[in-house]
Amino acid sequence: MNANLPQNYDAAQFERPSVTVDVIIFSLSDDDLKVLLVKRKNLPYAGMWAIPGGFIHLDESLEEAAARKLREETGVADVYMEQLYTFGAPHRDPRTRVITVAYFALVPQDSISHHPGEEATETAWHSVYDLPPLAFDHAEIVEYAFTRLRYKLEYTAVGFQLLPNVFTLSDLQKAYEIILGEDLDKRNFRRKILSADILQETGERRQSAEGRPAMLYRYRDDAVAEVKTRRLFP
Amino acid sequence: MNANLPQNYDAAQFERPSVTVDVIIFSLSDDDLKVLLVKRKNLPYAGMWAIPGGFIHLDESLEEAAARKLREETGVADVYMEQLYTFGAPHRDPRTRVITVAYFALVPQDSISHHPGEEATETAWHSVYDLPPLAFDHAEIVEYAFTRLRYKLEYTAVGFQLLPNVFTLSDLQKAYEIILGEDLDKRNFRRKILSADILQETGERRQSAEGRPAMLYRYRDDAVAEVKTRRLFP
DNA sequence: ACAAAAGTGTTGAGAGTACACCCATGC
DNA sequence: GCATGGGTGTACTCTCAACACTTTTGT
Repeated sequence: MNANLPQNYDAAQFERPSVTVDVIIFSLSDDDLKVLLVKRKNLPYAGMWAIPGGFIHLDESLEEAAARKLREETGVADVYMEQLYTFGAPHRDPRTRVITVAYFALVPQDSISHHPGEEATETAWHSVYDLPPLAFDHAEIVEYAFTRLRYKLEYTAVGFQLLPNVFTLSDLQKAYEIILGEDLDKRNFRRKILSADILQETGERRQSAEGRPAMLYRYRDDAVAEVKTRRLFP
Repeated sequence: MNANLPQNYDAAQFERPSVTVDVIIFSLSDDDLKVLLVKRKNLPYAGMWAIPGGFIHLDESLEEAAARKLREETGVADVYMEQLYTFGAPHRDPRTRVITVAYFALVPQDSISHHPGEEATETAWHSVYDLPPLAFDHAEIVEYAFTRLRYKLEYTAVGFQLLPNVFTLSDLQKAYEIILGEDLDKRNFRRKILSADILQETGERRQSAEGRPAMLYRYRDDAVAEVKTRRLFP
């Protein structure tokens, strides 16, 4: 890029697009995968739901901007977040050229301190399986994020990021089933997750309302969360 | 993002970063994986090598901007290209805030019409295994692109994109070996690539200087280039 | 006939997949 | 003692990975 900047770059007044970050915030609740949305107050798309986001400050990195947005909306820091994709179709915002760098975050429901309604802007969790119409190209962005999440779930151990610090294997399996949208075999699931060597027993058990108490596990943060892909070439 | 735009958005003069696209252009030649670099004429980093790139026009999409850059540098259109990542550390360009959306492209050597030296700017192919010092954070960007290319190669059939229209299985294996940096077993390679059902025989053979003539293949563009990943969960 | 590259099969090991019953607890 | 969820093992199949020789051509 910069190779072609003219020497008198600062003088040259290029027309610049606006740049925002949008953060797709996933969480699990009520046996469902939810996305945090905010209700727009202003035109365009006033009254419609949208992904939380905002302008990048000139002195912060993209990651910092995304983390700031996440904190503003949920009060949460230090959760799993990764850059998703950058969307920049010329008229995705009808007012002016806006390029948005999308991130997605996985937030354990129990870590959320800052619940919808505490802000001036109305926010709410919506099931990814039943989304309202979204402003701008946000439906496409959420779709993309959901696809990526599913894909990642299949070959990394990122699913823990949606659970509390300690959890049972049934909790974990449930999380995977909700996100992947299919039932998994309990024995195979357990064998595989345990042999992946990414969990450690806490030694505690959790007594639920009924049934046998379940062993509690914790994610080993020194664990390697990736699994080998099936290589096309040997 | 836009949810938080004030109504008087156009009036509000937000400070905007500059946005560029950078294109990491890979090609195979001389049994090596090469990247196209341009020599900077201006400060900063004058005389250093950099990834080709430039500003996004306000009326073109990110993909169009990347494709335009690719065309300007190589004369090539219609090759494999995908968005890589967006780099936006506050001071990656010492002059001002520049956010760059990086793409990478795979260009068959024989399709390049516009060779280095035909332009005002000096361009050259450099081995990814022996890169000169690069301007800005471009070393990091190339590294990231190379990692992604290797990774993609392992679970998709993207390697064809670096070869001419027709090629032999030995050509293809060689390409994989160059990029992955390891030798592959000929029998396993052939079995796997043929059983993936992504090639079709042309019926022609190619006679090289010596040895038995090799069958020529073509990539089936109706093929599904993805291979199942080894799922973490059954 | 020989040099050079193309082409071809088998086997043992490990992972994937499908499948059904006993266990610990609260009520 | 029964309802509820937790926890366990085995057999078959398929894929992976390692390995060496024959075939076709030009000189």
